[in-house]
Amino acid sequence: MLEKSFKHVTCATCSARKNSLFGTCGDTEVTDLNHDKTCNYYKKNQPLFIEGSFPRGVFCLNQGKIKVFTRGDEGKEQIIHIAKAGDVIGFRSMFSGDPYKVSASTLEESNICFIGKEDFLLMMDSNPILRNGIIKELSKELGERAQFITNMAQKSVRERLAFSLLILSDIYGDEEINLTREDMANFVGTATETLIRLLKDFKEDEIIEIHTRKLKIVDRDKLLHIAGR
Amino acid sequence: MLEKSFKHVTCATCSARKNSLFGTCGDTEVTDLNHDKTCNYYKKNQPLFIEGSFPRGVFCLNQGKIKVFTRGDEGKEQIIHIAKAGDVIGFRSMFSGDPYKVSASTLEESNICFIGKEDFLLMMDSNPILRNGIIKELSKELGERAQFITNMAQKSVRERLAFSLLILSDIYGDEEINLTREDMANFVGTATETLIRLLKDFKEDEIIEIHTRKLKIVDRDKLLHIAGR
DNA sequence: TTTAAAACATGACCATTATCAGTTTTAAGT
DNA sequence: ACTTAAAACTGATAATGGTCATGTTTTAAA
Repeated sequence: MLEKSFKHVTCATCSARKNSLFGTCGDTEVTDLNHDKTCNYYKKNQPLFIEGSFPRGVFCLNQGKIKVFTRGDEGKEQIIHIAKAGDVIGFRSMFSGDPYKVSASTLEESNICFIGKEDFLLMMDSNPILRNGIIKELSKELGERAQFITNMAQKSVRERLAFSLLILSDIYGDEEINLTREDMANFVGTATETLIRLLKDFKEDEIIEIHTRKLKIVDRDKLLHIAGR
Repeated sequence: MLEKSFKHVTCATCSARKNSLFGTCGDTEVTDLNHDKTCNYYKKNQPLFIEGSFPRGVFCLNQGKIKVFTRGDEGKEQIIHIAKAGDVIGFRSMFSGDPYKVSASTLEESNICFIGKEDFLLMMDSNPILRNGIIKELSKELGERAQFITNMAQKSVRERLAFSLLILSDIYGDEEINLTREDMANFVGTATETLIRLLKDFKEDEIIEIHTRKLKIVDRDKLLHIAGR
């Protein structure tokens, strides 16, 4: 359980902010940001926003993990991105003017700050560094998604799983990877059964360790080899 | 063959510009743009830029078609996007600071203008409308790619082909779709042989007509039905 | 603590789709 | 017009990976 004290975060001392888009903000801006934002505790599997609705602001993740996903025609989720502390979520649609093309919900209990659309856009107008940071972030993600598409189109499920595990290990850092098999399958882009079988293979090949729900990578080189080809 | 007169384009009278990112530019800016840009004729299958290199500016497509693609581990292309007249290409990497994550080359003979990095960034700094247009464009593409990923992960090749043909029909407008089987396969994300077999099916079901290399959609509704599910 | 519901796991089966090995057609250049 | 290479096409084969059916374990709630 997260501490109650986490329920209110001060931007000036927020360690997640330092590596975030707001990391470059000056003192006065941080004060403004702190004033504008609201702070909320989310439990596991709570939605932040849903595909098709219109954005009212952006979410800044202080602690926890969020999945960003779309639903295919049969309702199956495809996870596009998993956000961690410091990530800012949901600004894309605010710029395009379209409704959200993706949904987002928490994967674990999380502390998430919210900055209203007007406040955020105002900050962006007046702060070229922030603005450039956002343009850079959009551009970077666009490049990553080109590779994501190519992986989906050309790699086998086994290769994609290896690749996905490496990404997940970056996201989870020191923590063990903690996802349901279904979420992991929806990230890799495969059926849950297939994912389970492949995880078993990886376990037998001593590439990963599984402790009930938690997963640890023990042989990163083998994963690189399988993913890369 | 394109007319020689196409080899030099004047921005003020460029019909492709009107629907492009530069469509909102005022008279003085169009004059500047015209001054800054150079204009080039490209024949079929000429590269504009290659994955891994660093961008020197942006390309504005006056006439023709361009494929934007990445290469998978075995060198097979995955086409991410096909650009048509009016599209501006290659600005993503200029913002992210990374080398190009994608390559681009012409699919047919084309007239393409080029605007140097410095000139382009200067325009962006001084023109908030252009800047917002770019942010909007980046955001829009990011949303589209989320759907692209989901399609790749969840749809069958047959469904993806139907979906791709609808996209291609938007890109080619009145013209007949004119792509090699290999390029089309690399757009759909499948093997060339599989694509050929499916095209044959679609032809037998009177969904498309094939005139040697050119392809025409005759039953858009059926395609929508197959693509959508 | 018990109970119900998720989540996890495994087996059997089969459709889709990739691969390989060829032939035929089309396009491009001399 | 002729030659050659590239592109298009066809068939056979195999395997990857999805689906369905069913059983087990874990988790969460009463």
